[in-house]
Amino acid sequence: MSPAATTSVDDARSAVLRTADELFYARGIGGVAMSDIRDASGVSMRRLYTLHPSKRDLVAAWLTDRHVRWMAWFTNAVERHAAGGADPVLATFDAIADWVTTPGYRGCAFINSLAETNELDDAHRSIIAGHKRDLTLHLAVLAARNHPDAPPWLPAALAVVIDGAIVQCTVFGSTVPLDAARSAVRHLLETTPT
Amino acid sequence: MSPAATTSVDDARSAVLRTADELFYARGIGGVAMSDIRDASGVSMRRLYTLHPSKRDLVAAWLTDRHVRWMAWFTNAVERHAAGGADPVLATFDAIADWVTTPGYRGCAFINSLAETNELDDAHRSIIAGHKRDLTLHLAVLAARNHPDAPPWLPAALAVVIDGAIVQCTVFGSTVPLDAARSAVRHLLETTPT
DNA sequence: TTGACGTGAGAACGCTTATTCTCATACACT
DNA sequence: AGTGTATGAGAATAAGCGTTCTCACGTCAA
Repeated sequence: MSPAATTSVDDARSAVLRTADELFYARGIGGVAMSDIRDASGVSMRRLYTLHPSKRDLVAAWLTDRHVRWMAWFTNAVERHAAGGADPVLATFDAIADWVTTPGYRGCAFINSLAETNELDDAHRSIIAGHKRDLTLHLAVLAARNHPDAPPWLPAALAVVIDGAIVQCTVFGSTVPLDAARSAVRHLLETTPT
Repeated sequence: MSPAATTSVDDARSAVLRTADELFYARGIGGVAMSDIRDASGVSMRRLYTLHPSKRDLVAAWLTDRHVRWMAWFTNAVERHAAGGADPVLATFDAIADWVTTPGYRGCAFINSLAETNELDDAHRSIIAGHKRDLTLHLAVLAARNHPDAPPWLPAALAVVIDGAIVQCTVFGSTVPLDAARSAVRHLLETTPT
């Protein structure tokens, strides 16, 4: 019953997603052709379209996959930076610092994709909003756990500051905006009810 | 010596820039064809390419033009909101609030364009960085004038917060992030040396 | 072995687009 | 009026791309 495939469906699926992540992130959605994904992943056109019936579907699958992987990486990196007893809320900036200094860093894939998404791509738009919603939720958990008496606007403000730092570090190719953001948040936490 | 033109060169130039602004902002660079600009501006293909020898040139001209117009609008809006005696630094958030609630708001054209710009478009990249640099500079002037003893990281932090709010208001289609950002900055200004 | 079928490789199709080219026309100057 | 030149309108060109199709091949069941 199982089809005779030179590579298994799961292998092909993960190869496509891995390639999509590399190419879409590095060049943007519009800068990558389906044939590029075929060439870089080794998955044939036929199977590519069997797995993802359109480029739009592939992009949606990529965004969904990247969301879970990025959130896993982020929560893990924050925990690691907070392991020595540092404030986990401030540790988020250390995690982001690791990211923006990575070679090939090109900003937030979700923000970038939103810029390429026109009003018709509701599926993409909701995945992107879901990513930012989940990030804000995670920040709210960190804040509630470590600064239970902080003002109610703190999580949303943290999300704003983090996104702004991600964007500005991309624009300027520098960590100066991130350092300023961290200083501001440290000041915020120090002058706020704990 | 002057050529026989049905419309003057200046009229054509400004019609092209106005149309480019409408279309590029609404649909993104990749979503607009040169023929779309011809159709919407009424400027012929020949003249379009005489004014701007390539789409890349047109995009650069658009970004440059939008930069001066946006900065003029922003400084003016901040002054207007600060006219009643409000803190000009906080008034920047009122100006941004006016903007993000405008129908057709689609985020920051420069951030969006950067997402569509690959590593080869150095001209675009430097215009975009120049825009953010000038914005940060203006914020630094506002801060120095009204909060001379504020910490040195304040202008960069303000720029981060403003960009983050612009992005998040785009993602969520809501002003909640902007309100949280304003609250955070108000708190910052109140707990910082003036 | 045979036949049915799923697959890979990549060509083909149809469409979009950046850019250039053609040609008829209208104005400037004599 | 006549001529040259710049222009507008839009067709032509050439390339890229999303998607589908062809065809030869290898695999599995009988």
